[in-house]
Amino acid sequence: MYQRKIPIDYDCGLTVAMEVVGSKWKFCLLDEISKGKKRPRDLVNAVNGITRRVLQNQLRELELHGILGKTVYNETPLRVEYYLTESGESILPLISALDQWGLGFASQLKTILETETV
Amino acid sequence: MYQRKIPIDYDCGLTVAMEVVGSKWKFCLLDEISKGKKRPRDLVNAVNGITRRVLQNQLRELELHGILGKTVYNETPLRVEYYLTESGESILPLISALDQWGLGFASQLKTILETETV
DNA sequence: CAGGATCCGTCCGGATACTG
DNA sequence: CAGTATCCGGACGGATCCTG
Repeated sequence: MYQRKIPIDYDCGLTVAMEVVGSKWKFCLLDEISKGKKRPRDLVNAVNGITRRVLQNQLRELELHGILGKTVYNETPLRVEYYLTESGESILPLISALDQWGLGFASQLKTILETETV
Repeated sequence: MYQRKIPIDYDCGLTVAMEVVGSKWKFCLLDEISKGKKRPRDLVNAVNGITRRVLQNQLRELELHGILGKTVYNETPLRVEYYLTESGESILPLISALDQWGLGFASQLKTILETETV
């Protein structure tokens, strides 16, 4: 499994938070799953640009960290659904806030990037 | 410069937010700089584990995105100070919230990781 | 369909050296 | 001290195949 070079500083909330959700995809995934249980296939379709492999990794980490839970239905074809744990639910306000902030910042970012890139 | 495989969806706040602060280090850096103008050297010392090269990259991106500004003093040795722009200031509440959440989650994460890894 | 394993190219990041 | 450029090894991620 992934081996950290540096032990986590549990006294630094930001460090802890980054360890758990510090990735480009995780906020988006949690946002999607917050709308209702989701199958991996759904998530690949819903999240713009993520691949199955990366999705798998992100889901595994989120599950390991106790943010997500999953239900496995013994059907064929196999069906698996991911849902937010209590800890997962507790991040939702942050995601919502981040989303709001992003919307407010969008126009400024757009201007900057379009100007700079030429 | 960095070339995105997929164009940014400016209508998705989360995507925008992740584009700007979606990195393991940026929240920590902004948190530090929020305490007062900081020189690169200070930041390397303050942020646990970051190297000069990576710091340089992160600072450049944050500056490009209009989150940070810098002042260059014409002295020798050269002195440069980074500070938060208005946009940068507007993220502070989110960082604070994330920090709080992380502190609350720390004990749980600690338990999980210590149990799992063996 | 979910998810793990493998192969393999790419990119990231550490080390180092150089400039202003 | 700040910042850029170069070299280079290792980690990450895409493609693919296989199993339950």
